[in-house]
Amino acid sequence: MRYLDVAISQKPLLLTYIFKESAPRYASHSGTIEEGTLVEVRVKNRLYKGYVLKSSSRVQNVPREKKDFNYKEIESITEFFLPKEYIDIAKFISSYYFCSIGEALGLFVPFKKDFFKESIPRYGSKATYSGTLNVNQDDIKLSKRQSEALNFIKSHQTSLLFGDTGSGKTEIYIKLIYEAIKSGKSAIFLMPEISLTPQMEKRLKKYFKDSVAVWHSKITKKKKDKILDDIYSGKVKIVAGPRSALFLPMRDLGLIVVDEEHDDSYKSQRKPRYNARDLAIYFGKKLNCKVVLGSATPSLNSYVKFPYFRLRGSFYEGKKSFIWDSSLESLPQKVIENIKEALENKKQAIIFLPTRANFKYLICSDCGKSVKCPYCDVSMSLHLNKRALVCHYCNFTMPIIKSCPNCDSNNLHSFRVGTSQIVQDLREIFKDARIEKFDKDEITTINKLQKRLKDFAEKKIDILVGTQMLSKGHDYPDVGLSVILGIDYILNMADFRARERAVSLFLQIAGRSGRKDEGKVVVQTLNREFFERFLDYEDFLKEEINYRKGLYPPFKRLALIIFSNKDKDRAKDSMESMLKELKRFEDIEIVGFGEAPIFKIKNRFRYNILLRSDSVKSLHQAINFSKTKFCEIDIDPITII
DNA sequence: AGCACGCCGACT
DNA sequence: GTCGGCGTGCTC
Repeated sequence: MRYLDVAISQKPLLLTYIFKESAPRYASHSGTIEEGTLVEVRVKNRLYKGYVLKSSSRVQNVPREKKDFNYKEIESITEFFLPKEYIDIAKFISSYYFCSIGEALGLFVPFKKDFFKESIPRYGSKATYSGTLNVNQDDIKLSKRQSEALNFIKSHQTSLLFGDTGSGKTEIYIKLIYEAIKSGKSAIFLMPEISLTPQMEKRLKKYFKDSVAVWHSKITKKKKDKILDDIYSGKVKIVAGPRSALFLPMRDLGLIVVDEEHDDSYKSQRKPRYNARDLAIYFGKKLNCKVVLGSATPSLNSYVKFPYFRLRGSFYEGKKSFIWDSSLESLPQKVIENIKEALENKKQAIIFLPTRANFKYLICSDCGKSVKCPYCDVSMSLHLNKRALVCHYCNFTMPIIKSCPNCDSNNLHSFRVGTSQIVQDLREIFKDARIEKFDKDEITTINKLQKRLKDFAEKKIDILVGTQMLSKGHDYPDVGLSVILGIDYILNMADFRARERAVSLFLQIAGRSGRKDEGKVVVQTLNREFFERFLDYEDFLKEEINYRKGLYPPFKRLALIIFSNKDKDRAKDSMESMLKELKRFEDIEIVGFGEAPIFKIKNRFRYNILLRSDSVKSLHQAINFSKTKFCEIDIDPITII
């Protein structure tokens, strides 16, 4: 009889079960259960899946008084498992990001045992892929500079491909994947969002046919099972997708590509709050595979930490003219003039602004208060097409009110224009132009996204107005004008990465225009000198190093402790008691504490503590000894909300 | 995490 | 008197 420590997948439970080798129900089994095996167990009479972490003839780590505990038997043994290296990665995730081992293991899709082998094949054993690879290496043509980049990447375990928009990063990725596959290995291609998968899928399929599969949370169960079958059989050797694709059971992983590595979407904002880009780097070390981070505007973090290769822009880059506008109008005259010119020249335009809806605020001119969500500490956004006020944090919706809820005056005015309003205003001005919206409200499915991008590519749309979604690496073949509005809101956010986010966004959107011939960029900002200095992103990175040194990542490590509770005092008390404990640790610094920037979300009151240290180990130690109730820990936070 | 048990406030 | 709020503890 064996005692098995089983971590329940996706649950904070680690329980002990027994396994009787001789029991008839396991007759088909070899008689032992190896660590890493996925088993089914009963918890309170319900079936759960869990991984065997330890198998022993004696009970482990159980207090004396529990010695006679009536352990349950394992329900069944599955044909799935996680290799030891992956169990170790899960243990790392659980300790690094403060989640249970079960929650960390639950991120992974298990491997399947080989029917023809008796024992679990060790990770790293020679691959037995059967499918043929339908690709001709001659199809992948690289320029001299691209070849140099390729060789640079090949000579480093982890490296950064700092490649401007249109510099041909994707061809390099394809070449790297090709070489990994040729040597019998598999590859993972990460991108920040589901919305980017269709375009990349098309490009990858052109070379790798059905050896490549796209994986994300919106794929149907049936399709997922098919893809997994193909991964298990070795037919699929390349998977592409957002964060979750990192956790697929790829045998003999040879390469991880992290495209658009600067993107905030790589950081999960739910428990476990991992960063898929950082984990990819960790995977690379533990699984001994190559990792390539790619971006036109790399994170300062990666720029400082990894050897990088700079791939300059294509031939047409540089033929860009910038027009600066310091007006505070929602639709500056210079913008209208340039759109007019673009339309006359049959050129397409994209217009970025960081705000959805018609207006972000409804403010009373008499008492000065804005109309707030009853459940959150934020203003209600005005959505005219929905005829409603909507909270962008909890989705609470109410009719548009005519009088101030605070002082009953009828003097309500809207402020801070959003995408819907810009679309409406432009349609008034340019009656014949085809103007569409490109934001979270409009683009709710991948189909709608593909349709809109297709229409834009086929020139059925003249002007596309959108939020951050516009900047995310979609291919717009023939844009002659990029308009950037409201970028100062992003630059002025109280966050150590506000500058990085603003400059990167600015260059990403500016980079969308003029890919075929000369392009114009109109920027509304009161910080012209700031943005103008950083037309080459590397100039920004070099300067930002000085600003962050001794204060912020990557030179210091941060941990954000978020306390949240319906009861204001409970959240506050919990924060205060943890604060008291934390003060005992000399190798960490309490940067700040108190009410969170958004004090109430979904009727829960929020308090924060921000910690800083030279080493992440010190942060871990201090938190482990100080942790109190109602708190969630965010290691390496990317935004301090 | 979920779920049960148990202890204090407002009401059919 | 109960109903239900959520605080605590247990799951093997």
